[in-house]
Amino acid sequence: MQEERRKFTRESADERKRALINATLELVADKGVRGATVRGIAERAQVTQGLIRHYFSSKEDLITAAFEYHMTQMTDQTFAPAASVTDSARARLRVFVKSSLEPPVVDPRSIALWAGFLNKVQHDAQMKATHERTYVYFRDQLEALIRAALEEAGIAAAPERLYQLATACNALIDGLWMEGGALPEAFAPGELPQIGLTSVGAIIGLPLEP
Amino acid sequence: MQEERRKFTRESADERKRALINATLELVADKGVRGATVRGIAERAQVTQGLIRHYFSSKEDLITAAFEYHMTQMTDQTFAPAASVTDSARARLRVFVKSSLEPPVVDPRSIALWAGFLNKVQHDAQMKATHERTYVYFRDQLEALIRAALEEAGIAAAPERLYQLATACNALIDGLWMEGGALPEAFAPGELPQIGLTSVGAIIGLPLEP
DNA sequence: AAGCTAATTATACACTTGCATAATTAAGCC
DNA sequence: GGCTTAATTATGCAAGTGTATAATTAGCTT
Repeated sequence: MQEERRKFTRESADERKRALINATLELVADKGVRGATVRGIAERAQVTQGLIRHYFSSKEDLITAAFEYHMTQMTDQTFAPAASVTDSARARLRVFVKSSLEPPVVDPRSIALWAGFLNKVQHDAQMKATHERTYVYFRDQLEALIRAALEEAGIAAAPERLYQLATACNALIDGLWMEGGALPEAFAPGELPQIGLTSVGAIIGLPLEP
Repeated sequence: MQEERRKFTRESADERKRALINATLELVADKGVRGATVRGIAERAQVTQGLIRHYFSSKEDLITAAFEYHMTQMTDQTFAPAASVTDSARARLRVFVKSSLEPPVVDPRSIALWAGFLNKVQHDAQMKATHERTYVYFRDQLEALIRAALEEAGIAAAPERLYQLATACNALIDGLWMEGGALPEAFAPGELPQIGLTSVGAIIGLPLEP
């Protein structure tokens, strides 16, 4: 009987918040925001529900924090691969398109999270702002990459045309991302990046394929 | 006191079902499937909640019916405009792309519904089947239009290439649809169809703009 | 006009939800 | 080693959830 088990162990605030946020994201992906109950989240994070209120002032607060975390993570995953490429502007654009259309960016969970959060995004001002900021950032990065690649190839493009090219390529990538995530079995591995590279190349008038 | 008001009026089964389904779609778009409660739906349809059980065996059943109805309606809205065009294959493709990127297809409500239903689609086999069928149908129609337009222009394309072109154009349209619905104020009226036509033309190598 | 039947409402129930508040207890400090 | 305090659990509550069942009643038939 000297086996006196601790009833719980204390963790740092960051550790606990991270665990709660991860549990929240899993549940939002699986059941949506309303299906992610405080009891369910607590269970997945291996704590009791009362603890959530200790770290977050409300469920709303936790959801918002989880959303911000997720968006940051998505952005990082998308931009990290291209940032390390220094060969040429064309190569950088190539890597950017490719990594946007591969796991872990393309993933059923990502789509589920996007869909799960959309309601809140449309109603909550702060989340709406975060969402728009992320979209604009992505689009602008893509525009910069396209501009550099075209300049490098000696192709001139007016700002308005550049804007349209970036919007179109952004939509193409988003569409492939969505379809790859929503219908995973419909595409062979490597198919999405290949179609993406060919099509972005066609849109901007500069072949990207190796 | 001779003003004896009826406490309720009887309606045909079809009328009531339609009202309940419309109320369901409104609520799903606004709050998601879990936010669309039977009480909320009944209120919007101007009936008491018990009536839902009289026409649908469960909430699940009502949700499924609403989803089927919505998908059919979306498909009809998308394909009706192009069906009446007989000028040329190119004109038909042009109208198809254009009408896919205008209201009422492009609409915040459409996106909200798509997002609201996605969870169920990923978990419910029947809804998953409906979703995939709609996607494949859309893609195949687009592929047929592209093939006809290319043939008409005397451009040969292997089946595999045709498949890739259709997948890419489909993704582009879906991406623009998504962005137009999720960020309505980010695009001027007519901007999405214009970008769509230019880009589809670039992808398939056959200009579509008037 | 009376009766019948299905459409509709009314009521109830067990369960879940987010949140608040009180009761424990782990772990650093002297 | 005892004290202290914040982290954590335990308990409770009012409101909302889907569903089942009983009670009404509109509108048709004769």
